[in-house]
Amino acid sequence: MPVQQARARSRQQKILRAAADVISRRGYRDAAVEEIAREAETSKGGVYFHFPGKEAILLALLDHTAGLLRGKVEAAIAAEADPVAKADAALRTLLRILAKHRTLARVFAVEAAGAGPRFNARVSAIQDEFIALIREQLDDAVAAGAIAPMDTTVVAQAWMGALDAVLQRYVTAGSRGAGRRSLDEIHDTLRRTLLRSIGAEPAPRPTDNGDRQESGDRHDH
Amino acid sequence: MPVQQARARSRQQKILRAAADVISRRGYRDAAVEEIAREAETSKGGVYFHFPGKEAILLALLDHTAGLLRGKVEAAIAAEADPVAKADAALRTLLRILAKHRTLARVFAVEAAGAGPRFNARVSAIQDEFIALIREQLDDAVAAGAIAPMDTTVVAQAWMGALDAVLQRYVTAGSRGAGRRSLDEIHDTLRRTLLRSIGAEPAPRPTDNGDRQESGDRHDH
Amino acid sequence: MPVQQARARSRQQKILRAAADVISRRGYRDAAVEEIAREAETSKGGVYFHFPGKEAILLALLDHTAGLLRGKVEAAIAAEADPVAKADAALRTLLRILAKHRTLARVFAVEAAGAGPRFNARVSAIQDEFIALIREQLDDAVAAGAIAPMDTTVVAQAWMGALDAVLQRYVTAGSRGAGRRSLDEIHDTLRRTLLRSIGAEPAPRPTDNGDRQESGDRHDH
Amino acid sequence: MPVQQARARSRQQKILRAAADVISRRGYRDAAVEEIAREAETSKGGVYFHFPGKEAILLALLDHTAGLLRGKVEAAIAAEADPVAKADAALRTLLRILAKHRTLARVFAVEAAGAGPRFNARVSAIQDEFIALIREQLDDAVAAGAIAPMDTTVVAQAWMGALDAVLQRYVTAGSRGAGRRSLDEIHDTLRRTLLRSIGAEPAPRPTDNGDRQESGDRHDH
DNA sequence: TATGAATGAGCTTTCATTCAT
DNA sequence: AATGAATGAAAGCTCATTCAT
Repeated sequence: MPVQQARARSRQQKILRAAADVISRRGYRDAAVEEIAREAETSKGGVYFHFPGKEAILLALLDHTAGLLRGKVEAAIAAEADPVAKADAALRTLLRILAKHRTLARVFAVEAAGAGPRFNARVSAIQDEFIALIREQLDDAVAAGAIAPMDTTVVAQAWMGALDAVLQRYVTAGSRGAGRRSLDEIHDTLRRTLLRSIGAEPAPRPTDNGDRQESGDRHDH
Repeated sequence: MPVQQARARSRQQKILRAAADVISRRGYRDAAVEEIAREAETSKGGVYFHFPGKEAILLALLDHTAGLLRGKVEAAIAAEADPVAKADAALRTLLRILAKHRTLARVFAVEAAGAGPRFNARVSAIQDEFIALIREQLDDAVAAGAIAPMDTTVVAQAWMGALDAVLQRYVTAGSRGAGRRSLDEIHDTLRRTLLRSIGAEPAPRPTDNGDRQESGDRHDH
Repeated sequence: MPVQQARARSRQQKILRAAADVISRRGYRDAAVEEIAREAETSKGGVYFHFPGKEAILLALLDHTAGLLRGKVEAAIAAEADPVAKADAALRTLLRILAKHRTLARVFAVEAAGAGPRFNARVSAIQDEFIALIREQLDDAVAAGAIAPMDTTVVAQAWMGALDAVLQRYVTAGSRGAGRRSLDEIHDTLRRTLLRSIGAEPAPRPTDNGDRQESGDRHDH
Repeated sequence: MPVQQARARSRQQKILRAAADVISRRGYRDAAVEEIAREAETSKGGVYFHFPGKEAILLALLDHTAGLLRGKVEAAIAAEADPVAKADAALRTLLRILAKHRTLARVFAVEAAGAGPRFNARVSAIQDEFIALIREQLDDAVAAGAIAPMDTTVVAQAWMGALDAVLQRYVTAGSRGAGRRSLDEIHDTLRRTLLRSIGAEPAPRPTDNGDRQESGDRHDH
């Protein structure tokens, strides 16, 4: 009965999407399953048919998103040849995708923190994966002699943190006030800063062969 | 009656301290007022006599801590003459104090996030103060010609984020495994990286005129 | 189409059997229709096709089982001529059959109790039938002058209760510990005691013309 | 603060009483904590302040009642000298008290059965205590040569079961119909039957120095 | 000031039942 | 006949907050 299975899968997607919305609006602890259900156009029971519990929803959301994200980042890295350019690409891709899907970014970076130690651990683990990804590029760059030796673990952490902080402020800020920067401006400053931080004189802006809309939200999956 | 007032203040301190402990242990949403009261050696009613509600406790905790921290950072900045050294000093002081008081660091950086939008705003505001502090130093350095012009707002955000991420991992990690670095090593890598990121060739390790115990926790206030 | 009807009946049997198993395992209130369906190798919808609701399953199970049981007890009674022997036979048959089908015994004697007033009434009614069966034998024995006059209603209740209690402990006990008695030993003590209780000096053990395996469970219907 | 403690204790009693009422009315699984709270003139939260959960209420009720009961039965036994009279006294006391407090009897004998395996175990354990009490008297009687040797364990089970069954029917029956017997009549038949079952020719009715009202319910504790 | 019993709104979760497929 | 996704009422439980003592 592929019809039912298809329906089930699409329902799950709908619930995940709804959960992302509600959680980013209310925060995890105030995101009632009832409201998630309403937003997904189903019922509380429906949610519990597809997920064993509230925790599982956020966990699934986390894993789902992280998987997508990692895939894209790895693809972006693979598309570059130069070690430094690879690091640069990882950074650029993270920044762009997270900025594109502000809802997810909030959930990912902010809201999950309040969901208890279990989630902190999971979020940390996921962030660690990305840190590891960055570190590998840095290690390669060191091995290739492109940059000087350094404690790449700490540096990768610092990069990830820098990206996170800048992004969070970009995402949270809304369009308030004068100092509002475009994503491109932010990206530009950030990559210059970070590349310089490892002693790699920032190359001119890479010919960017991707979409660069600052764009909206929705339809994350 | 100043005696009573003094007693009241010390009770409040006790409650704040207890709250910091309980929240860092359980997370904000699972930190029951009951447990905070017990830890502060008073009763639920006692807590509610001194604070109008649970939210107010964390808010007060945040402000109290931020005030202390800002004072120390400003003092450290004032003690340096060179613009780049000032930025360096801000960084160093933050790192050292937060590392010293791991409990507070967790509450500050991690747990508050789950306490709802109100807290996120407050934490952001506080972090913004520190970002502003860093940015001012960077601006001065630019004005003094010590470093090249740049978007100091974004760079300051990046610094703060980098510090946060590195610190959080240091604090969370426990003493697990091989890759464990001392705080000094972390500090060293981080300041090199960040100073290089603004094009300031890192000076040799500053003659450190402060305490540098990696030390324990407790008695934060 | 008698073929379809036969199929339907066998499905119903399968469901009843599954219900007996699940209820004896989980207790009535925790016996989910879902699990009964799974055990009967059908689906929730399937169960609801054959029975109007969960209550109806247990009710049908009760009636079905009681019918079988009553038939056997009546046959055993009919096979004896002497009034006291008839009473003895009723007792012996109940003990043997219930012991043989421990699953049913549990459902019958223990689990049904928690299923609400409706079930208590039904179980009581069924037990009353057996009590009536015993009482009739006692009445006949009194009429035949084999035993002295007595309040046979109360005595029959007492017999049934005694049998229930002894049986329940036999069934529940598992094979734990030293005091474990064989079913034959239990039967022997019980019939001596009960016969003596009506002033009928227990005859020597009847030549037993039936199976007496202590045996297993399953395939009750 | 003995005032508060006294209040707390009386509240607990009130809740236990209310629970007994509601459970005997609705059965365990349909006895909502909400309704118990209402009946005890408090709130759900109030109930949970005094008991850790719904289970705990019934467990406490069971233990509380069993304790009272055992005390009285033991006292009744101690008041008799003759071994057979002791067994008789145990029986008589159980019958009288349980009949007096019909509500408790229902909870004790019937409703607890549906509360899950945990309760079945507890109820069984409690019944076992009373069975042990009866058995001890029987053993003493055997040792004293007052009755012939027998499997006193099984006989005690049978006695308890007989008492249970008779009592349950008495309690459940209400005052329906013609066959309604007084408690005295029931007691008389039962003791005759049981004493005869161990070969002890029933003595004439003991001069009964206690209350024998068939009486009502309430105020059990 | 302090206590802790009490409140009650609100949460997550379960599950008998329904019904489109 | 059968499936299993969907429903929604109802339950147990938590906890910030209040208030009589």
